[in-house]
Amino acid sequence: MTGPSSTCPPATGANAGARRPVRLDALPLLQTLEGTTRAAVVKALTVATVRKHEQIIQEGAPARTVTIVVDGVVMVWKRRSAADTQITGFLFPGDLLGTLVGDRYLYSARAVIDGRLAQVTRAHLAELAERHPDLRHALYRNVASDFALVQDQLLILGAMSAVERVATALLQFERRQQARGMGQGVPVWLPMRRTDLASYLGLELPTLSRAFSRLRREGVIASPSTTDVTIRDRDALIRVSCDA
Amino acid sequence: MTGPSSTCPPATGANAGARRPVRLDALPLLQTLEGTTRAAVVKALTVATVRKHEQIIQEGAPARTVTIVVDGVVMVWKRRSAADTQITGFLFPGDLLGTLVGDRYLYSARAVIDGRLAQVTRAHLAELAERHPDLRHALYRNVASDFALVQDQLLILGAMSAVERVATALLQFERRQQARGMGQGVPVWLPMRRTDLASYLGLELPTLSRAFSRLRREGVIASPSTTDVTIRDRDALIRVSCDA
DNA sequence: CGGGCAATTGAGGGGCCTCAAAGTCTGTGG
DNA sequence: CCACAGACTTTGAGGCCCCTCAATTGCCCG
Repeated sequence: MTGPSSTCPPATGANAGARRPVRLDALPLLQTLEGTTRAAVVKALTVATVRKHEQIIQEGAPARTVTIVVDGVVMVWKRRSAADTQITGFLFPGDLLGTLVGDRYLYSARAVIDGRLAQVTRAHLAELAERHPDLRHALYRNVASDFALVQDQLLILGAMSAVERVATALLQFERRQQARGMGQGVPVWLPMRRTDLASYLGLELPTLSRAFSRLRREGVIASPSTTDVTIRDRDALIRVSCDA
Repeated sequence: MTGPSSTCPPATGANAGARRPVRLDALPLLQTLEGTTRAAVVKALTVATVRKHEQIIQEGAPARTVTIVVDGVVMVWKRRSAADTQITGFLFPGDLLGTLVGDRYLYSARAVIDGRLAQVTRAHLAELAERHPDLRHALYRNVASDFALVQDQLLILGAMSAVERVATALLQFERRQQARGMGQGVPVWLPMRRTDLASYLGLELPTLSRAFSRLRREGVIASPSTTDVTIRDRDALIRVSCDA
């Protein structure tokens, strides 16, 4: 048990997450920093609240700020053509949005649920990174781990069947959830709409729904609600996610 | 074509490209560096020759060196399961292989054709980056551009049809080719095997072949040889690559 | 309690994969 | 220089999975 009021399932209230006081120095990105560095970064950060579905950044706009998700969930997407987009990722508390290089954002982002963001201008962060080696190492590590995540997504989109994609995604979300300090028995939290999850997995919504139904029918998972999935048989889920 | 083998010392590999003298200071990565920085990096680099199909790095092995492709082409892949892999990228002269963080390689790599690599130990490069701000900026930019490339790949694998994937890939390879200084009329060079290109695009080999045939039949492209593709109607190719 | 949105389920069609064979290219040895 | 072997690519036929369109159900909120 990590405690009664954890960071994850805040009862879908209107501004549930925004009630707790902000603890910026607890952000994972800042954990490896020295005290003085961390203090300087925390001082530079500005907290903003975002409402469900509110757009945060726009693909192609000048990239001026770097954002850290404090509360809530953010989804990221790219344009493919005029009226066709691809969800490329979901960000959870502690994840970074934006980069230090490139003059324009390469993707759009919006809040999946109400939440809070910690923001800093890119110029300011770059200046801090210049002065604090530990900060730039942390930022570099972050980029590298994002890179690894996207590469894993290639494995999903490249040649997996629908159920394999869903199984793999469930395990991925569970792992990231546990990395944020959630216990093993906690259901996997999927606050995004099925449509967006489908796009993320390169599937159509009915196909995604059928894959969920099948896993449920076979007793591998259970769904207490639309946004929560309990893993009943992790071995089976792993087996399903691997045999192509 | 037996060109006069110029004054080139070892010529270990039996490759045409390996005969030209190495010009490390002409590498794109080093172009933005100051003179002293560039000299230090060049001094740290060791040139190695690789033969066609020779493996360069192994997924999961300790990551000790960073590699720059000087001549030739390198392909990168990840394991999905026991006997199933996904090609995640192709590297051309000037591209970087490996990263400064993480203790193990996240992917495997092998040479598509004979070529030459410039290598440096990660520790050495990190030390140089620590001393030279312009170098670490260049490295950071490189990681970011790799990241952008992988994200674009998500658009291809996410929800494109076979011909759309092929058209998009052709335009991508042409763009990267031009970024390396090739003229606009030069055919797109595809030295990799069709099987690997198919995996890269998330297709099976027969499907890829059919897509090529269709574009050829419609006069959009032409194939002087298996490894060369001439774009006869770029507007049509762009049109095909976009309308999902 | 009713309206509207989201998720699930059903039926049908098309695109890609699978298995298989013919065609083409490359490198090698006579 | 040519013939041959091997690998790679192209093309063909059939089946399965996913997409598309559509209707139903479930859920949230007014």
